[in-house]
Amino acid sequence: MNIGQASRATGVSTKMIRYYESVGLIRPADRTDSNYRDFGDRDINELQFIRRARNLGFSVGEIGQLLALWRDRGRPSREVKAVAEKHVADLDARIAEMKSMADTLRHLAHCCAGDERPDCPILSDLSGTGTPGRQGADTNLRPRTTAAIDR
Amino acid sequence: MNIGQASRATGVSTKMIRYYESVGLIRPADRTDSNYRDFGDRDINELQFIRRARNLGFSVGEIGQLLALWRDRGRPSREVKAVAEKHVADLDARIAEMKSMADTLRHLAHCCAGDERPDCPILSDLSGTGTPGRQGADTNLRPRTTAAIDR
DNA sequence: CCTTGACCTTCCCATGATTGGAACCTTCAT
DNA sequence: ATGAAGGTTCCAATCATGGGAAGGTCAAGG
Repeated sequence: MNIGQASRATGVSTKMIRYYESVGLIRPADRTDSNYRDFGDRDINELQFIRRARNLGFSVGEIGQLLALWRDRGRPSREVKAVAEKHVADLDARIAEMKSMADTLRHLAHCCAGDERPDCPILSDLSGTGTPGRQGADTNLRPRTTAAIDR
Repeated sequence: MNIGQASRATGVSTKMIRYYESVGLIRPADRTDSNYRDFGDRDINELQFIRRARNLGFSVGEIGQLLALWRDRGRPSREVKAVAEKHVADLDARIAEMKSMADTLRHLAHCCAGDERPDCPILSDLSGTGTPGRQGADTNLRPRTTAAIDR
């Protein structure tokens, strides 16, 4: 199986397959005489594993840990669970941050007439001149870097 | 006010102030004879505006739009509201993606004994061998790039 | 046999927001 | 005058991903 076939079989782009190899997430694929990468069933399984883990938002580093545990037939499930729970906590924290931002903004937008007049509580809030009793945008919440979405 | 004072006054790092200038978000600051940047009240206000907008998760591009509207005393609040509502929709979409990931993973972790035994529904799911009736990790959801949190 | 098109290879570049550091200059207080 | 603190520019790295160039390989068909 060359890289294009492996890509189609796993839903991982050829670019990313090469990248995962370059960062050591998967071991270097075999090569044909003409220097084409040659993937076996085992590689395909690992790429599918990677894709599923990415779909759950795991970083490449975390996937490295998960792959190592997967390959280790004697791993304690405790370790896998720890990785998963830490990631869940990360996700929950980011969700909470973004929810707080969305709620604040929803409130401001709700208070904004949204017509031809220039008065705007959203801009007032951002400029610090708006109704100071409100929650305002002056929290130190910001979203956090994560990954990208499937095409 | 030099850049360090401006940074302390606004909570925007000196690095980011220079960056915002370089990308045209703020206009180039005045310079002293010794080539130090010199910020006035107006610059300070804009930097605070930017920080608040970042805290609400707006991208630099969106902040550019918001700043332009802010400077335009005759803008229709409709336009501001549109920018805000689009951003809320973006946030909500990302929240939904991440919530789906977290819920899936929470379920898997809940089903995982988390002890010394190697059997693990999390790895089973990732490897595609797990109880196929389940929601599984085979959705095409992934988080999306956003910004970072305040220091 | 040779061409064509589809595929592979490596290498470099760009993204977005942010931080870190090097090399060098300025200001201020001792 | 000397040193610390802080300014300046420029370059690099992060993370996961895609785009593209330049060149090698392969299979089908004329």
